Amino acid sequence: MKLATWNVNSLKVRLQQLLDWLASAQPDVVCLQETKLEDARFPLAAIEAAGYRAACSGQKTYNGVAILARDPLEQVDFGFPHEHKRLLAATVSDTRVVCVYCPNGQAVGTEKYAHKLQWFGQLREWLSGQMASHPRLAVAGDFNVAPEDRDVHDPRAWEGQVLCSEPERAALREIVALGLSDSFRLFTQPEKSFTWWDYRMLGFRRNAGLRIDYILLSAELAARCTACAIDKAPRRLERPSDHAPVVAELR
DNA sequence: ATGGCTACGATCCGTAGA
Repeated sequence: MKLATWNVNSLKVRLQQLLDWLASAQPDVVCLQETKLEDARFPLAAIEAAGYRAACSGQKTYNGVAILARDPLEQVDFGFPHEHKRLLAATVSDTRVVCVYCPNGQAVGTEKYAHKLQWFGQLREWLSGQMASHPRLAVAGDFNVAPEDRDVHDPRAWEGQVLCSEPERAALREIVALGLSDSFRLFTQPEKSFTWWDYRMLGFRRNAGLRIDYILLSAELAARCTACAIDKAPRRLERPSDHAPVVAELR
């Protein structure tokens, strides 16, 4: 199974890029974030025409998540109650797939930052339940945390800043401590591997990025993971998302 | 120089993202 995650930053704007990418990358399951579409406006027909089924949980303007899969999506769950559409889970051919779009947190010390940390606590609690009932669990998405300094283009400049601060990293570690592995780090990777680059300041051209999108795997799935990579090709397109897809292969 | 894009829904600027 080829499992991917991609923050598309508006599915309306990026639909054609997504369809092109599905055709070229041939993933079996794709978790999408920042669809920014109400469910009634989700482009289901185009996605089905591409050979995928879908479950979605969206809202106007902000947030929004979806899971696409070639096989049927069963036991669809929307996670813990929250005003933002940030969580979606489904079982696809015996694998439990959780799609997450974690809060950004704006800046250290703000209300949104406090809410982000609280949200990670809720996510941990909810995921521990998922772990208990689904030994084959994958949590894929935009976590909005760079786990370590090697996931940051300029750790000095970002030290203590939102997305890199120690409380955020600790909250992420608590989730990983449930028994999950960062699939990207199961393999030797190029230095300065990132999944997000600022639209400003020629971020992508300078590779001034962060690795904030990843796929966490339970022990059973980690043992079956044969590869994980960032696909930078869509970030090179005209009018790209600011995030690149991450793809994990599971045997 | 703390900005510099982009998307969105509202107007021709504010909010949000990361």
